[in-house]
Amino acid sequence: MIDTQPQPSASNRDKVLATALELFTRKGYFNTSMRDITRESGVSTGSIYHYFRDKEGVAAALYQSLIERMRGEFDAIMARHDSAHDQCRAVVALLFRIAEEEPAEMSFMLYVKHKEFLPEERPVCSSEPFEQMRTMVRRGMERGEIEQRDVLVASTCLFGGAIRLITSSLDGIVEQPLQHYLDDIWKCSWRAVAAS
Amino acid sequence: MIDTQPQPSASNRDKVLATALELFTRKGYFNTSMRDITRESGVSTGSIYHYFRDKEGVAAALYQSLIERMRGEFDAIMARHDSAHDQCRAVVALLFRIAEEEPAEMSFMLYVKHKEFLPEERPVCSSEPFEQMRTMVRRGMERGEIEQRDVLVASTCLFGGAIRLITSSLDGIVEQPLQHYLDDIWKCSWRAVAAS
DNA sequence: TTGACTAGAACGAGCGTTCGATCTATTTTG
DNA sequence: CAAAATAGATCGAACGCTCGTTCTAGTCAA
Repeated sequence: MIDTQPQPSASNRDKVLATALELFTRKGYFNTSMRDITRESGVSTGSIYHYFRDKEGVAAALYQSLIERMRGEFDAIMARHDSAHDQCRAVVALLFRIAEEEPAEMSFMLYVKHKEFLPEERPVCSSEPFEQMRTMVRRGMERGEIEQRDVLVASTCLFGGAIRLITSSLDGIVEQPLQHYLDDIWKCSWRAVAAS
Repeated sequence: MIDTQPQPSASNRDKVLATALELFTRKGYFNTSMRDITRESGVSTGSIYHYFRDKEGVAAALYQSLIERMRGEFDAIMARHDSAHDQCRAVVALLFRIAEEEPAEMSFMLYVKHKEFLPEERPVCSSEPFEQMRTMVRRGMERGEIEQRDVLVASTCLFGGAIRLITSSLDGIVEQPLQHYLDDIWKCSWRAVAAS
């Protein structure tokens, strides 16, 4: 009987989350007031505080749901592909796609300084999705696909270019859609770490 | 007769800038109040507003001086080395050194979301120092050192790994001092873009 | 004496949050 | 089964506090 609906009356709660995501990424967390969220979402102050402890609680819920979503996507990628090469490439392709289709989500996940308003949270790059990326690289080394070296260095080199291109794109300094660069940047990135 | 001192009575002005840099990077711009700066710097509110138009003005002065400093350092590097390889490697080494020795400076330059409190400013990655980095890469292509491709892609790949390692280090998830990784990460990064 | 500099109290605006009222749907009771 | 009770959800006015900034008065070197 439980769980027929994901949340009881999830509608308003979701409206708040969607509005907060949009405002937090567009204007920044501190430049967004609870009144802004009230106005844009059409949900009253009282209702917001019914669903969330405080403003930080809104951001935390947003952050958690995005991390969890990525965790799921990365799990699927790891199940779908065997080689580290294919897994890592799929990760980059996925990140590019999300950055194009849902820039706010990508922005909040990758680009926002969570530490400033979520002091409890660990930094993104030590979150589980980033752990998964390092795991893929570690497996690649064990399988002989990737040259042996410090896993952090290899992961950073393999994904660093792509991630920086995404943040550049979110900054609006990239002319073409990200997809356009995918093959090229993957070729570079893989060559950086591939076993000779 | 001008410029015997960089600023008239630079002492208090500099105290404010140094304190602001420390607080902005440690707690974030919005979590730092003018009272915090007053207290930590020992300079009164009136004095701060004598030197700076407003809080944003403090951040802008900080940002400008850091950008200018990098511009100078990169100019020196370009003058000192001929090959793109040596220039770019020197840039990475410099960035690592600054990140180690002056983490607050590096943090404010590379990691802080200026857009949220300096809406006039262009994003860092379209600032002059980043332009200079792309110029080095472009020259490398002309000289045949670096494989021909989109300059943005090549720059991103060449410097992306190092820059991400720096931000990881600022997040505290890197165990060794950055210098320890320099040779390794440069080897990867250069291999990613070098002409075959 | 002047003008750059310092000082810190005071101000008004805007913030995050609280609170009591009201509405709605579900459950309990006689 | 109807009525009463309960709990969940919604609302927005109001509160208290902190913030960035202003202002007036005072200091001191030239």
